[in-house]
Formats: sequence, C-alpha cells, structure tokens
Amino acid sequence: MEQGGQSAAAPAGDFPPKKLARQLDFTSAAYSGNPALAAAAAAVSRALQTRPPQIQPQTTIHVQPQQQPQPKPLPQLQPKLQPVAPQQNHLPHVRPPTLVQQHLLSQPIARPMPTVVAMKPESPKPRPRSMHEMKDGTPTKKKCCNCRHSRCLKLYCECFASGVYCDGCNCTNCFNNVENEAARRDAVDATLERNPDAFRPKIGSSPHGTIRDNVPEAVGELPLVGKHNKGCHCKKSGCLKKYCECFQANILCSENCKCMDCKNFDGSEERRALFHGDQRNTMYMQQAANAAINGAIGHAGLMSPSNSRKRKTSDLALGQTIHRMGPVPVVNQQRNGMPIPHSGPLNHLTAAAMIPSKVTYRPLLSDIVQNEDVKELCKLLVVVSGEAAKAFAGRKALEEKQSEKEDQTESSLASTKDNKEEDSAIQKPSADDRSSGTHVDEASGSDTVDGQKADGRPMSPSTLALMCDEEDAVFMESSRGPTLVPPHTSNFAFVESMPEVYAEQEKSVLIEFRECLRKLVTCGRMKEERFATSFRVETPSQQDIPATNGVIKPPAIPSKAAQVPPILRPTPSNSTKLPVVTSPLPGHLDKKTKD
DNA sequence: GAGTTTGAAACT
DNA sequence: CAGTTTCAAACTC
Ligand SMILES: [Zn+2]
Ligand SMILES: [Zn+2]
Ligand SMILES: [Zn+2]
Ligand SMILES: [Zn+2]
Ligand SMILES: [Zn+2]
Ligand SMILES: [Zn+2]
Repeated sequence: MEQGGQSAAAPAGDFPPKKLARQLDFTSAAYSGNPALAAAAAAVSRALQTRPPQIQPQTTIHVQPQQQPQPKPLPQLQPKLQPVAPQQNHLPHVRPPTLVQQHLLSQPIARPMPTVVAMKPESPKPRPRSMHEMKDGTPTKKKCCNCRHSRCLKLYCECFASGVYCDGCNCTNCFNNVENEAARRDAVDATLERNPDAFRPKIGSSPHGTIRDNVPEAVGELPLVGKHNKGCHCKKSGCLKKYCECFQANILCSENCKCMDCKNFDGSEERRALFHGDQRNTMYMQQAANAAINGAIGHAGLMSPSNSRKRKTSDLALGQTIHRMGPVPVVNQQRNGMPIPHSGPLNHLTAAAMIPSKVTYRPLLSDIVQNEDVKELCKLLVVVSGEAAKAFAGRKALEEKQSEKEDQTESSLASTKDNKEEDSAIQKPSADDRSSGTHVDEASGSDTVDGQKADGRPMSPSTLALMCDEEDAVFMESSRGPTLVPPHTSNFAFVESMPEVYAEQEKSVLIEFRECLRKLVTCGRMKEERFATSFRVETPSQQDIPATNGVIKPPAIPSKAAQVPPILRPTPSNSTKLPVVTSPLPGHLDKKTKD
C-alpha cells in the first residue's frame, strides 16, 4: 500500500523494504544434521516471508458492481445523504476509490475510509484529524490532484472521479468541496449524462471468474485478474507504463483494449522482463520498460534507446509498421524456439506484486513469493536433490560394496561434486543472479545432451525443469546463439535410461517442493486470517515500526489492515484465494512419497 | 522543479 | 461515431 503512496514524484516502485514478520520454518526435522540443507532451507524460509503483510487489493477486488444486474444506483436518489468530507489518510493507502466502485456518487466519500459512508451516510463526518506526518518519517504527502483548469469538476480530476472531495489537494479553483456542493452536483449530473458508468469501477472482475475446484493450476493463475471494461487505447506506451490504465491497474490488456503494439499480455517477454527487474531496482525496471517499448528486447534491438525519443517524426516518415491492435497472445516460446515446458506457477506468483499504482488488485500470495524466493527454492531443491543422490549412493554402496564398481564410482563422484557446487552456490548469493543462470545455460546448452553437465554433474529431469525457469529469467543472455539443444530431446533420453538415482532425486525434490507449497499455503492462510481478524480488532495505536531491516515484527496486526473499509472487507468466501489448501499437490505424488 | 509525453475525457 | 482539443498525470531530464 505504501504504493499508492501519494508520494510525490516517486516514479514507479517505491517499496519500503519492510522486513518480514513471522517466520515459517522450513528448518524442520528433515534437515537435521545437514548443514547444507538447513542453510538452504533457512534461506528459502526467510525469503518466503520477507514480504510484509501488505494489505489491499484483495479487499477491493471482490467488488463487482457491474457484474450484478443490480439497477444502477442513481446517485441523486438519495438527496438526504450528505457528502462526507474527505479525510486524509494516515496511511499511504491506495488511492482508494479511483477504480473501485462507489455506489454513492453524489456524495463523495471520505478518502481513506468510505467506511463511514457505509455506516452512517447521513452524517458527514467532519473528518477526524488524522494525519500529520507519520512519525516514521513518511512525509505523507497530501498530494492528491493538481488540477488547474477543470475546477475539479471533470473526470480529469482524480478526486472527482473517485467521488471524493478534494482535501489537501494542490488544485486551484477547486469546486470539488462542500462549499460548492451545488456546482459539484451539477457536474456529477453532467458527467453521468455523458456516461452513466462514469463513476463505476473501470475494472471488472476476473474473466476467469469462478475458481471453483482445487485445480492446482489455479494457484499460479495469471498474475493479473480483472479487466478494463472499456479497455485502453494506448499507442505509444506499449501498455507498459502507467499511462496505460490497464497497466496502472495492474491488469493485463484484454480484448476490450484497442491498444497498439501492446506488450501487456500474458506471455509478453517485454512485460516479463519488466517484472523480472525485481522491484528493488526501479531504474532497472524502467529501463526494461523502455527497452521493451522500443523493441530492444522483443525484437532484435535494432533501435538504440536514443532513437526512441526523436522517433516521433521519423516514425511518420518511415513508420510503415503495421501496428497490431490489441493484445496479441503469443505462443509461449523461447528465443531458441523451444516451447517452454511449463512456466511454473511460481513464476506467476511473483508477477502481480510490483506495481505501486493507485489501485491494485492482487492475489493474496502475490506479496509473499518473489523472484528471489523462487531462486532460493531452486537452490534448496538442488541441494535436496544432491543430498538424495548422495544418500542413495551411500546406501547402494553399503548394500553391494563388493560387486559393482562402475556404477558406484560414477554416482559417488557425481554426488560429491554436486554437493560441493551446491555449497558454493549457497554461500555466494551475491553472484547468484547471473551465476546460476549461466550455469544452467551451460548445463543445458553447451555440449550436454544427456543432462550431464560439462563438468560431469548429472541433472535430474526435475532439476532441469526447475532450472528451465531460471534460465528463462536470464533474459539478457542475448549472446547465446540458437544452438541450444531442445530440452525435450535430452529429457527424453533421460527418462529412457534414468537410473534409480534420478528417481530418488526426483522424489526428494518433489517432496521438498510439496513442503514448500504447503508452507506457502499456510502463509497465505495466515495472512488471510490476519486480514479477517484485523477488522474486528481495532488497533488504535498504530505503531509503524520502520522495520529497519531486522526481523522485528511481531505477529501484530498490520496497522493498515484496520484501515480497510469494511465494505471492502474480504468476503468470507476467502477460500477462493487458496483453492488448493487441502491438497497442494496432485495425488500422483503420493504414490510413492511416503515414509 | 521545469519540460515533455501520454492517453483519457471533453468537445465539436 | 470520428477527429480534435483539453487536461492532468506519468515520465524524463
Ligand atoms: Zn482535482
Ligand atoms: Zn483533489
Ligand atoms: Zn480540487
Ligand atoms: Zn494500454
Ligand atoms: Zn489495455
Ligand atoms: Zn494494451
């Protein structure tokens, strides 16, 4: 939420790097006696909970005004209702209502807490003095609109559009206030006349709609749900900037959009690149966006960034490009033309989280799993895999120490090497980004066709699968030619003669992964729970611990939770968020994984 | 902070 | 409805 952060000029992505709160321990029994495992597990554990309990979107998402055949609420129908003076939010709450529906248009609602409206519409609250500066230094910029020529009586004005009075805005000649209620009302009427839906939310609920079953896939679902009712009409932003309403709302462009050269669709590499920037580095992301927009990534990068700007003119001159209209869903495929085996759900989990736009809709777990976490997870799994191999080798050695020699030597050798590598990988997180990526690259790309790494390290199919995603992450690996060996080939050969070791490894990896998923689910549940409870428990004194970087953070209820308007409260039908709670993994896993 | 770019909203 | 203008935010420098 800080995101909404009216924070002044901060361009996208000001994320107070809050440190997490509670820890899910991955360090359970399993790792006892194994430092490597424990370490990796800890890392993952840490990573998984790094995300602050951000509240927000879920709350708003359940609103689906237009879906309902409900008669449109004529604002003027309730003459008695008085507008509530907008109050300043203490917290950098998301720009509340912009895209959120408001049933009571005619009366602006209090900015932060439409709550009041919901409860006592007739009594305009004088708006409790709420904000000054947050003690934690957050200036809480009271920045709202800066209108100058619209008198804040047109939809140009965000305040007006949101159905709130201006308060603390920088607008000039503002009529969007109690004093000018009459004028404001007229304006509302006029606006409605122009467009009856003017004050209704622009973002409809997910097209995917009913998420009934515990379909595992549902979890990782598209990062973004909902769609813009009218769609955007972007021409030059590639829908990857906040100029685009879709992007701003953190949703994908839909068939409603009439944008040109849209890059805001699922599977868009440009978009993915953007997200891979990993919120910590704003610059990076912006660059990614720019690059994406001018085709540096998507195409051959023919155009240098410097060109992009002057393009305006030249574009007309030689811009014979046939612009695609609307989002073009692209078949998943790698640069080298190989179909991505499966872009795991984990990848998607991370995507929705970044945009600090005014109103965002994101799934419960969106803040929990991040790119880093995925990497950590991969590391962990690799370690687990190695461990399994080692164990297997050891066991086998014991069983038949005298008979075989070739097999034994091979596997043991492999395992040792494996281990060594894992360790170093874990201890060198700094370079992990690239190193792991390149590693993988080598592994699958160079001269290895059988899943055997150049240096002799064997990779199980599961590992390969896992690594595939990571490889994908290293999008800048441009230099690498199309020489990559199609994975299926190697995988296939693999399966054919897959030694028992691999089975063992796979088993371990899957088990571990399942564990992680469970933790994740638990995490989500807790978050959800906190959510629900936080509405009952009013925490008057919100002490925002800046959370330097330590793991301070008691299980306390996030102060912000209290701010979420009841009407937006997450519906009890919470279950939709985590469909898979009960059976995180498909049964086939269980077939052998018992011990 | 000033200046530019952008696409929705308003207008014709 | 399409084309143009107006507007304030997003973005850049
Ligand atoms: Zn305004
Ligand atoms: Zn305002
Ligand atoms: Zn105003
Ligand atoms: Zn767009
Ligand atoms: Zn769009
Ligand atoms: Zn688009």
